[in-house]
Amino acid sequence: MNSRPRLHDVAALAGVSPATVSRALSNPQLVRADTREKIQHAIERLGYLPDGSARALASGRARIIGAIMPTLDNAIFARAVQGLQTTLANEGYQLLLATHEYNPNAELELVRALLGQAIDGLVLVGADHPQPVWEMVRAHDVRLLVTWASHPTQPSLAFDNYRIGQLAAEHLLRLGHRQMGVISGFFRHNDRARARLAGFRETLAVAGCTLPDGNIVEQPFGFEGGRAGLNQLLQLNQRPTAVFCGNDVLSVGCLFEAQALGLEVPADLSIVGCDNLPLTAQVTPGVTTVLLPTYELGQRAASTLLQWIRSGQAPQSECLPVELIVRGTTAAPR
Amino acid sequence: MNSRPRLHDVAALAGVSPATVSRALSNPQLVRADTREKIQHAIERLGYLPDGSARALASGRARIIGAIMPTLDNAIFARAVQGLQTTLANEGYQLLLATHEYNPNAELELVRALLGQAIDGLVLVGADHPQPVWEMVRAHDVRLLVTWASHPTQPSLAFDNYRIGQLAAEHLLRLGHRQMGVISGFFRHNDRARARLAGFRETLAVAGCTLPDGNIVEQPFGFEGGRAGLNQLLQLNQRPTAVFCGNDVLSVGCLFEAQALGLEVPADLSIVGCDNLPLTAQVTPGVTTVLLPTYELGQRAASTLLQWIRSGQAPQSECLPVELIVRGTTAAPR
DNA sequence: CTGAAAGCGCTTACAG
DNA sequence: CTGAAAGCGCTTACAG
Repeated sequence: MNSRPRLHDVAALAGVSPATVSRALSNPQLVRADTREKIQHAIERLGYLPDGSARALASGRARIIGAIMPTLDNAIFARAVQGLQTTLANEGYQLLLATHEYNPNAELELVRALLGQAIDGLVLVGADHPQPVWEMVRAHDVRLLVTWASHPTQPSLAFDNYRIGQLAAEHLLRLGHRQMGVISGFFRHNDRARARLAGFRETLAVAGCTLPDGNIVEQPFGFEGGRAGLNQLLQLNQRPTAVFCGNDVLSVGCLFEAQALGLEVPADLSIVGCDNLPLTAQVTPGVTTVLLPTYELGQRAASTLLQWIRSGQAPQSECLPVELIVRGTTAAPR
Repeated sequence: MNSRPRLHDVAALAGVSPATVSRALSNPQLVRADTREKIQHAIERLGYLPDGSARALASGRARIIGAIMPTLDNAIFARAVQGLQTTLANEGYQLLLATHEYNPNAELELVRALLGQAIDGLVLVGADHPQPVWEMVRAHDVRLLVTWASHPTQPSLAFDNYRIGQLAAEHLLRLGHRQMGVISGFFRHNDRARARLAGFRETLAVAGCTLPDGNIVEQPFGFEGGRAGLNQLLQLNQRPTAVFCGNDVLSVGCLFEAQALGLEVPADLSIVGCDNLPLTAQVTPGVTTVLLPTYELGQRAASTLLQWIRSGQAPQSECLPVELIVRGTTAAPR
């Protein structure tokens, strides 16, 4: 009905040209203070808000960043999204968000869809993506920031996933464990999970402790996955005395199942998780885990992309520090 | 560097006019099949993807829906976002997402920011928003869908929050409880929390059971809030035998604290929550709660908005059913 | 410091 | 069924 006011309405009311209003909005220092004031008045008077698509089309900047996450069901990604969005909003940018639930085809479709929308940058999780993703990104010359894992050539903001496995292994070796198991999400299409396992396994190997394939179980992320994973490990001839879980939803599920089975934690079983979910500090006993600063990763991703956009210079890749948080499961094996 | 191909490049390669390519993309049935095929070829050959902002500007449709949620820290909102985004993506729409962490000024700024981006519709949680929000929405003639709570005039997709409190009260009364407490998030700027309390309190009143103001405590959402809330309630002269928590993060926190204090649940204390977080089924004993179909709400919100956009007809408001899930805390008071 | 004008890349009546 | 042309609402060299 009442169509919203346009730039030229503001210009008319302020008695200046549209060009000047436009400058007052995007490059205020180019406009005399008193002119700016008249314009500001008119803008408030009319409740003017610039049209995003016109702006984007004319300037080549949409002021939108796209992000494709695996899921929001894990609080860890939700936190990263919040860090990303909050930082972007502070700089006048908005976040176009989608999730693919660990389905690479869905991810590919989403990349295509987001590139169809005008975005100034794209955040992806992991370095493990279908080939067409890389091709489209190159062809459309979009600024792509890989997060969570590092990438040899693409700018990335990573956690050292190998180190995560290493920290878990070192901790459990230090406690005297020699029989261990791993419960992980699916390795396929998940470079983070693979790197964590490698770090865990190779650190054990260096200590002369081998981790047989049978001691590694894959489960869907979720409490039930942790529960089912533990039950699988308990079938082994040599029951593990310690379990490393690929994330904290699995580790807490594993803990719940251990308790349901009447196992004493940590006396019968030590559990190490990853992510430092708030829940790991609430359960009894607490779960030892590796803290990933995901909110910070989101913030850094935002500022890195914004600087890339502004400077035109591709940023350096970085790796954020992770930290072992010891809680509860600190006993030696019986 | 290599600027992406444009509509006219496709047209040239296919040997047709830009107008025809445009039609083949947005209104295929207006274009002859063989022409369409030539165009399709050219599109794939060039890897053409329409420019979102140009499309939006020319057509008046951005194919973007904005959503402003309180937070993603609560899985309940994360679920709703996923339902929303997935359904939108299936229809070629994308989601512009922001969160305000229960800060009404932040929310207002975000509404302004999203209206500045071209969006075809806006999803808000609750009916309780700063006045300028309503004014801007009206002035910019944007399709606003209120969710989670109902609104007298604006199209809304609600849960019956009053009924949630009522279900909790009926359940606890049925078990024989007469001394009850409430742990809620802050009531200010949260119509859902107020309605749940009202439903709880008034249902008790009808049964001749009054809930003194002192038995109602406000806490920040989070496990710690649930813990602190229980400790507050335990200070009362008349200790409550049952607690209704405004959501499941509070209810699980309350359960953890009760157990840490050596209270037997449910013998010493019954707990009813709200949301049906997966965690409530994992803890021992399980937490009785009220299931809100939030993923479904997200899906419905998406399809409702899309239909509104397509038909031009404002949709009917609706209320999604909620359901009591009884778990664990089913004992009568000692 | 400000304005007139061209242009961003599409869509969509209007003709034919 | 297809094309030529105008227009969506901004931004930004280019003049002055």
